[in-house]
Amino acid sequence: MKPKLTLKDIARELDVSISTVSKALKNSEEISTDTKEKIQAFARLYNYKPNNIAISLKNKRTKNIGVIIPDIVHHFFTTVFRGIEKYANQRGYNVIVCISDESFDREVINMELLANGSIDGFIMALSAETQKRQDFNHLREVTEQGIPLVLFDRVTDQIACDKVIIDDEAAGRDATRRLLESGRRRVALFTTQSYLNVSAKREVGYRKALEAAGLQVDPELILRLPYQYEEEQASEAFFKSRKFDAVLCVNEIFAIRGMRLAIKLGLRVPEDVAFIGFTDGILSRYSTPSLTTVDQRGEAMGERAAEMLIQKVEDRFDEADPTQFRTEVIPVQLIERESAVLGKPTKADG
Amino acid sequence: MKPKLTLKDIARELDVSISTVSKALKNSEEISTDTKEKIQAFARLYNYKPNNIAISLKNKRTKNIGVIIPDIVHHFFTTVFRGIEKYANQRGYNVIVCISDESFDREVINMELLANGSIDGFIMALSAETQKRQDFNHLREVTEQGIPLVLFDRVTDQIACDKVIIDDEAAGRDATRRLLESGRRRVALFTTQSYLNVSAKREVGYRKALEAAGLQVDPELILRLPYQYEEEQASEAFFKSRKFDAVLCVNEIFAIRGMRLAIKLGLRVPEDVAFIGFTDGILSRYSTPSLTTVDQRGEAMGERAAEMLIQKVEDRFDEADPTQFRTEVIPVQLIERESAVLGKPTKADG
DNA sequence: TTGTACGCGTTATCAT
DNA sequence: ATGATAACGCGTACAA
Repeated sequence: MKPKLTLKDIARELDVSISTVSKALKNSEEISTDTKEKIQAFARLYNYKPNNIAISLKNKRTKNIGVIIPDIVHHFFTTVFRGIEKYANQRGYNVIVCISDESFDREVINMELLANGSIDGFIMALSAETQKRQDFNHLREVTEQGIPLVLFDRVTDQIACDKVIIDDEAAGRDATRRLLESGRRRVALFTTQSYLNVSAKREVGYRKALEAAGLQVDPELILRLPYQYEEEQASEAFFKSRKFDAVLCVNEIFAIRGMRLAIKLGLRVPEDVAFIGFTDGILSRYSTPSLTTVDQRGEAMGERAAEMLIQKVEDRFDEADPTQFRTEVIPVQLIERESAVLGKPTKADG
Repeated sequence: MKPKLTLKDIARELDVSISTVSKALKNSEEISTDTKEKIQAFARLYNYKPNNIAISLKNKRTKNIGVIIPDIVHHFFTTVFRGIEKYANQRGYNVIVCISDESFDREVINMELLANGSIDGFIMALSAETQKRQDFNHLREVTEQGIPLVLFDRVTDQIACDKVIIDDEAAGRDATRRLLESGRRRVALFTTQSYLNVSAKREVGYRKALEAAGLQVDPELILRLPYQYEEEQASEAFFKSRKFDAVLCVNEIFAIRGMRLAIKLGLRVPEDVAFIGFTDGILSRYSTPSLTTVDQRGEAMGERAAEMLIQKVEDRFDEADPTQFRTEVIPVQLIERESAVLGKPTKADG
């Protein structure tokens, strides 16, 4: 077991000073060709690699970025994470992930831990609990320290920082409109019970689309489910007591479970009921029937978030002026598959 | 924008020495109650938090663990990651993830980068390319430096380190046996083309089960697909030219796609063809019909791997003797759903 | 009870 | 061309 070689080790072996070694390894002009070659050869031979931690301490930058997400099993976050990791890695940054598990406390603890020097900046999506309590002090503390922060998907107006989102309202509206245009008349909504920004916005879009088509919003057609629901009673009762010919679901799992239940109850998809979901995950692609869905462009969001963050990090390092904060809207895309057959869109929305 | 407070700052403000501050904040007996209270109050007021990097440098331990996985979109790795993160976090460790994307080079680069002080130990599953080339020098280098390493799922005999695996051969054998016991006679195998250890072992199990039942292995019934295949021609041809009443698939996606195709070709699942897959992901649970599958216990594997790693890390830190390496076999579980109806198992295998 | 000095590994500045 | 010194932030053995 050979411990890591340090500059000091090399200096001792070669009987020169530490700073000579340091300079030689950076090919400094100050050092004679002879000694440089000798030192470099030795370093190569024994596979010298500088210690990241020491460099971090010296430079006050870690080349790590902290990612805090509510959940990794949800496919959407996985793809965002993939986008972040891909871009960051390409730029020489590593990614430290913490999963808040939708818990406010875990979000705060992890954030404070990482903020103490472990990372150069944060990328995060707020936990459900955080959105519920509307308590953003931990974010504020971090930004006040000058640590760059990029929020994605689950964001808040309360914090001034870069943001990457999709236009959830427009996406909800367009999906609903497309259902109406394809001849559906009673469109139900399966959404979450809770305080998720994104769900709320999609619901607004849903309502607007109905109103724009001159239809009443029937509260009876809105089903609010627990975020991670497992039993099917609520939805089964819903199916049996209401008539509708289409469903907009705020996520993929609600859609898949809905379809499954519909089929079990003897309905045909999409003939009797059409389904549109959110999140283009593996479930959407591989389900039977496959799911027509709003692609949230997770990987693109992740890449863009990482790009924005790294730019801020390097600006700060180069003492560039703190350019203003931007909110980037990633265009979504409706992917048509089997669960809802749509015509061509009649008009483009913004 | 207020930069982080350091011990030095506090010392200056309170006109004491740095070490007094340091000791006071650790409640050392050496310091008078007066000064301790004064210093602690000040630190609390201005929210002093020690700098992780400085502590890492001093202690030669980072409280970070490096995780290198081939892919995060594959649900199995996601769940393992979740298990790792959960346990590590609980023990006060953070997780740095790198995705090798099945590439040997990316695996090597990331590993070397992290090995230079950024982490206290590694948890990883080998990339497909690494398994193909059978080149493990990067792993050897790391273990020779005394950095603890735990391999999971995709492991190799070539490296002496802790390992966490499932018994893939037994799992393949048992699944096949159960199909045979339920009356199936011609069991096909959908496996990967390549050099994945796990696929190979599952195939061995498949063969043994057939032989144990006195059946010939028919090479015609083995379909080898590219790892991330997207077209369905190969499998469609396979379906049309062969007769079989059951399929064992080495992963979830192969199974889902296979079922989909079978249904498209007019077969009933499970009546005409039964399917068993590997990996109990969301696809298995939510597909129609839902998939009977071998649960690889990803989260359990992750937790166990993290536990083994952290133990080695702390042993090393406490200069405990390097206890021998262990290979832990996580018991798998056959989850029966709709795609294959099995009877009770007749005998337990080891 | 408090402070000084040193070390962790590196780099940058200033002497020699 | 080379080396000594200080600094990054912290902890600790030792000195006062």
